[in-house]
Amino acid sequence: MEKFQQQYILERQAGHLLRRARQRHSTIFQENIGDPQLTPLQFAALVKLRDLGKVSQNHLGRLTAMDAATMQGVIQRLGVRGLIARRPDPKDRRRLIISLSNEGKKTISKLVEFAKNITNETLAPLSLSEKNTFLLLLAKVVELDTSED
Amino acid sequence: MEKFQQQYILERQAGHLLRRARQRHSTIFQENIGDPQLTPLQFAALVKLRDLGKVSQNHLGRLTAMDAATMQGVIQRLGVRGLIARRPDPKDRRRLIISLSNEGKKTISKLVEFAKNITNETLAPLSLSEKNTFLLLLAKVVELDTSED
DNA sequence: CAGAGAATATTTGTATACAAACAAAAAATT
DNA sequence: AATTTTTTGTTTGTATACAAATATTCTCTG
Repeated sequence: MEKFQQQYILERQAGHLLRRARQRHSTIFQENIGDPQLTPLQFAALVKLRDLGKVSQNHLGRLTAMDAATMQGVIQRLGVRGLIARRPDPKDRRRLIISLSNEGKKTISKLVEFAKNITNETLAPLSLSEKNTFLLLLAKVVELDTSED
Repeated sequence: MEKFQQQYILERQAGHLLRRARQRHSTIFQENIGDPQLTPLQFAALVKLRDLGKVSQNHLGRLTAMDAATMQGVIQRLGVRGLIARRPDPKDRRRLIISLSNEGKKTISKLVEFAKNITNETLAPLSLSEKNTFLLLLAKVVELDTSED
């Protein structure tokens, strides 16, 4: 009497599927964002800066789910492109306060319009109600991170 | 009479959520796979080699959704660790045939047992039926790639 | 207030990710 | 058969991703 051996199929694993879904999104993002230089992470940082005005670099990293080292690179490249301004915080000399430059403001308000369709395109294989379900479950998968650990 | 301005909320975008979900998976993978050196991509390559025996490097890349340059690096590192063997294909001298070494076979059959729980852990915030729905929709999002373009 | 501990930003090193350019070899076309 | 096209693998360059180590500054505790 043998036990059924549970098989391991790569194509059914969450990690593999999430990776492929992100590849799909990445391609669609690049095709639709309207600025070939701008990456998803750089765009995310600009969006958050638009929403909040001024934020410290590390804090911006937490808001966009980037660790300090990754954030450093993203801010560096956005700075080179002149889309953001960086100034030391007088009240806390460890901190670097990041904000949008005027060009950054113009850029993000223009690109957000292109960005609005990208989620929809990424999920195009799904029906409208499936898209909603999917986004809900996806949010649930990542949202509970704070309550654990 | 103004039109309602559709807002853009980073936390509701598929790309951002997919990225965070993959971070979550990555952490859980690393904690559970039982081999601190082995990455998700390296593991995926080993699984496919276990399933198929011998495959050319590029073909393995297609099966695991890695482009040629990424595959090259992964194979390189698996080779250094002695988990795979590489030999030129006599019938097609462009091709490099990849297969598991004996140690690779031992490694993958041991690690697969640890891997079986990782998808479940990654989706732990979801109920059982939600997990099934989520995996189904996620597969649907990426599966249709072949029919488009 | 002094010392311990925590937070901020930077740097280094390794591993994806992928575009682009390349050389070699095979396949398709004329 | 000769030319063109495609496929395979490598290399280079840029951009995430993140662990780990470091310097500076702030906060907390005794």
